[in-house]
Amino acid sequence: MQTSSTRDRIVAAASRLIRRQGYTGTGVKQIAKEADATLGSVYHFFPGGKEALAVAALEHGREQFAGLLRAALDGEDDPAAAVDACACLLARELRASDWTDGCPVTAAALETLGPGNPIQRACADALYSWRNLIADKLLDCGLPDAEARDLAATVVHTLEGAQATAQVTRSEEPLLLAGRHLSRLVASYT
Amino acid sequence: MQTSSTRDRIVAAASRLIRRQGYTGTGVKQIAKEADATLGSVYHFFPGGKEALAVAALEHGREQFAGLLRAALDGEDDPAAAVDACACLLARELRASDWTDGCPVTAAALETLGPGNPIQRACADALYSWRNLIADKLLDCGLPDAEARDLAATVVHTLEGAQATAQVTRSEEPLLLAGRHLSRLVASYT
DNA sequence: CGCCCACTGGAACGAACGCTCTACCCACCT
DNA sequence: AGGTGGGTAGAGCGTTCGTTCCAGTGGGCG
Repeated sequence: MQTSSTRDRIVAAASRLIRRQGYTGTGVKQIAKEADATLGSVYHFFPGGKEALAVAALEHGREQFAGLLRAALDGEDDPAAAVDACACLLARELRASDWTDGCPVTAAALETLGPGNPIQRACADALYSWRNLIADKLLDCGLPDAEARDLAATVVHTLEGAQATAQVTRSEEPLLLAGRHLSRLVASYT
Repeated sequence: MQTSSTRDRIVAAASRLIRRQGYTGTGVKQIAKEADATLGSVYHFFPGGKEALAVAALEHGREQFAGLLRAALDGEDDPAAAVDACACLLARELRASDWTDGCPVTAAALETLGPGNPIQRACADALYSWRNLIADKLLDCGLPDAEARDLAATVVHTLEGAQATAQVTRSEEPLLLAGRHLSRLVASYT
């Protein structure tokens, strides 16, 4: 039955649960059960305990989300259209998951604040890499260097916030609006 | 010593702690200690338990945050400047609290998803009331009705996302950028 | 005065938490 | 055949969780 390694299943399950319930809201035993693994396996692969597992799970989420963004960006040539495509894709995915699978790091980020926290650092890494993904696309489309990086940051922030609101209100509207407005904003710089 | 009622102190403490640590990350005993109250008092005022207390705390946070937005909006006549003022004020408050006091509902919202959840509903109420606050200001400034409401939604989402990123990266930059871009977006509709 | 009742204080409950520990299985070595 | 070690399995540690319960306490009213 199991096609992937135990370690991979544990990380994937942790990522899925943390995204939906946050860090403190997710128990190690629950992760083990969801991954069809046992507690012994979890602590064998992650001697660092829950925190180390969470960091690995957040890195997993970062790459998964980056893949989604890349897919949306690659389909468009115009920068404004590319940004809108991201919003539309996120809206579709969110609805498909019954509004449960939002940003894989936000929930964990806000409840583990504090300087030097490894979990917070993993979340910051993820946000930074997504911003670079958008920035590279804008640069490829010919936007000025200085503005592309700033714009990319705001694009990520807006998608983040709109996605959270979409989850809470169980509606695609926030993300679709964000796409429209962001694409207008980007177009105003071309 | 105590200048306010026990109930008020409990709600304020709950709001403060939930904002920083999320819902599951905050214990009832911790709330009682922070409020200089006892467990008996907490369950006396909130027979509904932790969940009912959280709903009251989120409503408290909603009003507090609304006051902040009103203060920023009232100081400006131009809609674009008003939106930027919100971002700047949030950045200042966030830095003053050492990046701990962000949005009072986001952290709780994302870890309590699920249809019919009272906590999620309280969060949705808060987002909706903030959106209306912004929308009223934009309408007062003469923006067309249809666009004002949509714009207000995106303003709230972007501030929300930028604030979260600012907390995680411990930097004002995300909020200041958001202010600049939002104000440009609003100006493009006048 | 005696009664009442909103409120306080904290002990105690079962459940769940993160984590440790030992026993065990089995594919692979010499 | 006998050993080796990565991986599995789960009982159980001490702690904390949300909640319940009850014995006070003190100001207002008859």
